[in-house]
Amino acid sequence: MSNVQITLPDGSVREYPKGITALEVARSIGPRLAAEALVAKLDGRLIDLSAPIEQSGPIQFLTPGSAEALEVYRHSCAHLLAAAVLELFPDAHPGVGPPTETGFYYDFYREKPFTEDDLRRLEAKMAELVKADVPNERVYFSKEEGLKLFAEMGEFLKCELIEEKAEPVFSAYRTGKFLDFCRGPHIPSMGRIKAFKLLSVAGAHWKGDEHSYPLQRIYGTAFFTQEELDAYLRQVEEAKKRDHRRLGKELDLFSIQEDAGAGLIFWHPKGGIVRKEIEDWLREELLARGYDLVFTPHVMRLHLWETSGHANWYRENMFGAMEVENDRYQVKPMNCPGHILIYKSRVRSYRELPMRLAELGTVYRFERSGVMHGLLRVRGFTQDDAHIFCMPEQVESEVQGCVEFAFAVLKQFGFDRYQVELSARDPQRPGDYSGTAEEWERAEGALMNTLKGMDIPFKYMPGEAVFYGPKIDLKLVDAIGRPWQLTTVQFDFTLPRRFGLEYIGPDGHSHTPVMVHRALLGSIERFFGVLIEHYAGAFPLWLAPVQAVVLPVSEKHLAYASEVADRLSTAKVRVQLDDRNEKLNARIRDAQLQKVPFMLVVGDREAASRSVAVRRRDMGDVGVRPLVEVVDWVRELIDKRTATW
RNA sequence: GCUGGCGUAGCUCAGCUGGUAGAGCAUCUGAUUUGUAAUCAGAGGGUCGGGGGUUCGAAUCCCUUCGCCAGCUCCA
Repeated sequence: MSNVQITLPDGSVREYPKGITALEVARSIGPRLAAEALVAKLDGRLIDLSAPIEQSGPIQFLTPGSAEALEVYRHSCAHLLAAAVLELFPDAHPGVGPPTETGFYYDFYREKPFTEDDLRRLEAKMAELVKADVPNERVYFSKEEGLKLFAEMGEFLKCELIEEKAEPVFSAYRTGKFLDFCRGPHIPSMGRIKAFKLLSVAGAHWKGDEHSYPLQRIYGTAFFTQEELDAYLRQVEEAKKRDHRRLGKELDLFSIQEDAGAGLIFWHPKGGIVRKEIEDWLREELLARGYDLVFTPHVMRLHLWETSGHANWYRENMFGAMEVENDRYQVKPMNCPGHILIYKSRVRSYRELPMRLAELGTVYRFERSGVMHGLLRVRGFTQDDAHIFCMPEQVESEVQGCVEFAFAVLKQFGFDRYQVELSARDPQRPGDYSGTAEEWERAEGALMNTLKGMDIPFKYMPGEAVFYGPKIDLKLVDAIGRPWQLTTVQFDFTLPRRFGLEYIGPDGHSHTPVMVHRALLGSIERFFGVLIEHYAGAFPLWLAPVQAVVLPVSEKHLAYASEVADRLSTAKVRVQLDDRNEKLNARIRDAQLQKVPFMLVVGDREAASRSVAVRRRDMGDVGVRPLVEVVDWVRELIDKRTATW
């Protein structure tokens, strides 16, 4: 019998008889490792602990704490769920059940919907299976044999999968009554699962195809310890508290009204102020970075959208055209044609390029009912849009300028983490794109060079490009770690040609310019929603709708309090005087709940010394300071526009 | 659009198997004159999302429509 040479993580090499299982190798290293290991990694490939080792290579044992082990663990937990479902609901047919970033799910076909109550029963059944330490047993079938078996069990979804994906001999895992067509690996037995919870049930479609079987998806999560699970559940709670829809109501920032229609935003005075501050900052930056500000109509003749191609490519997302004097007009879903018309309004020289036309352009897009979500997915929104018309040789530096601008946005609003994606065309489906292969290659190359030149790590996403050109997307990561896609920089060689754009080059001949579409905040609405959640409603001073509230201790101090408020107001501080007939405590509480940065308390002592007692929303009482000093101090802080306070 | 859940006062919610609505907060009025996270009392406020139906009778049952929530799909 031949041997295999196994390299341990410490670099030492041991020899074992061929066919030894990973678990036995672990045992030979130490009983504790064998007890803790969940799965093994041989030569970079994850394998079951029970898997026989047939060839030499480096081995590693993954124990609780490892991210890869957690994925396997959750995948096994999905199987545990399926096993419990088959015990309690024999009429359910399993679909697929993978781990996800935060847990796992399993899809089932079943006539009757699962209820909250069913989830609790399933959890109890799962706990039972964990307690019984039910093993996960790997078995092999030939394709025909397996198909026959799953067909006999009535698992028509599994049969479809096997039909499509199975190798001639495929693996399956058995957990109690549940048998799954599955590549694995899995943890050895369910007794290893320490903490899990079923979270929700929601609809899904078989293979993501909305015309296919409707399935019910049970979501759950699992962690190595109860503490980690509890921490996760707390984090979910925290995210709920930050929900911009809830905070938008509580802080009176915006509303969405059934009377007006879904996906349409009403900015209330307090939200309006935040928006104004954001826009002011943005316009200053745009001008400083060589953009020109333009305004274009909201409704334009439909034929423009035919020229641009939107009427064809984008029809499903456009509001219906309206009939006007024997012509048809279209509410704009995009700003590009408007900016193009400005470019086209006269002959352009290469000396004018790059021409950067920026507009806070409000667009309307028809989103399918059911996809709207607060401020984050709406039917009417304002893009901080710009179109850069330039010569081909200017593209890289323009794209770089956009990316640098995007980083300035991140910094200004206190986001310190981000992810970058480069979306390219899908080489399998050349027909989905407009433009020639050479143009695409050149454009993708330009974007990639720019990112590489700037030393920015990015993810390459083939098949994610839009029809008219490749793009760079920048996702920012908020205060509690969630990514949001806002910034997009898109290359376009289609529209300039469709609209016949030209510029006169140094050679005296006309050439076609290149166009770059870019939005940094994406849409003001979505950005506002992200910002609300990022700051949990506690906007930094420069953005805060109310920056200071003056609180007279009693009616006696009203005169001095209004003087304090006037002084601040004159210094253009957004200040409110809370002279309601309430206890000081109650008014402090209200200001605190409204997340007002400064609470200025004035009573006898302050009136006598012309000072104010300063309370900060984040630090509480910070002591008494002279009024004049406080006015200057607050004003200065506002002007700094710092991202965190 | 699809699957499931939901829609009761400005807000958050209660209202068992059908018998024409209730709490807390908010609002208003009065008392209280307040020193760093909720003073007390009284009052007003709802055609129970809209429309249709079943019934002697509907917030409650059925149909339909609009909207919201979770997810799917989609997201230029």
